[in-house]
Amino acid sequence: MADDLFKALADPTRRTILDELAERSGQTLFEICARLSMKHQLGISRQAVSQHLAVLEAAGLLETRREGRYKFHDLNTAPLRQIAERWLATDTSGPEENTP
Amino acid sequence: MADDLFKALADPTRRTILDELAERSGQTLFEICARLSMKHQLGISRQAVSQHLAVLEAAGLLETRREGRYKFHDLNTAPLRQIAERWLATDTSGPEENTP
DNA sequence: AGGATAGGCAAGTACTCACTTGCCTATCAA
DNA sequence: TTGATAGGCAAGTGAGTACTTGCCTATCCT
Repeated sequence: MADDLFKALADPTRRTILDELAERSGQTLFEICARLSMKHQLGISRQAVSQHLAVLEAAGLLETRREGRYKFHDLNTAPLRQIAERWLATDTSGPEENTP
Repeated sequence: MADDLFKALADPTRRTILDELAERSGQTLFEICARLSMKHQLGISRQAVSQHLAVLEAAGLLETRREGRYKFHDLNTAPLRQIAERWLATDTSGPEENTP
């Protein structure tokens, strides 16, 4: 669950893809490939990007919609909100306190 | 830079360590080992935990202070705040927009 | 001093994962 | 229908990494 989210964010290429989708949501695979190559000098194959997109979608950071032969990728930032909260306000429960 | 942070968070054991330190900051290596073994049934060696702590410290999520033969580990949640912000409010700068 | 406790260093192993290569399917334009 | 475009599936490779094992140093207690 959360494991997919953190592992998706662990790769720098995937974070760059999120950057691009944050700037312009709803891009196709080929558009993303072009941007990674142009703006970020990432010499990466189309298949690699496709696999990254699959990981991001499995993490819930991405939603896709198909139209004809195009598949558009939309950013979903909802899963990101719970990340920091996990350790920031952690006075949720006070279990045993054993002083050694 | 941010790479260390995300890679540190990618491992479930390290996230559990952060959970334990959020609940009780300033634990020693052996205390953390005991907690992982007791509360989380993690059959993990002391060296493995030590290496995890080194990764967390390199990511800035941990600060350590030595007192005699004890080394205490304190949680630092500061690096976590910038994570979500990267993609949530990303109207920071509007670069070129090329419609394909 | 001697033993016990707390931690560190370094090499080896096994497994994950990012990426490539090759081929296949589906939609659209001529 | 033919060719071009957009995307998918699957196996193979190489590098990174989580974990172990073995040994070593430093501090405390009696």
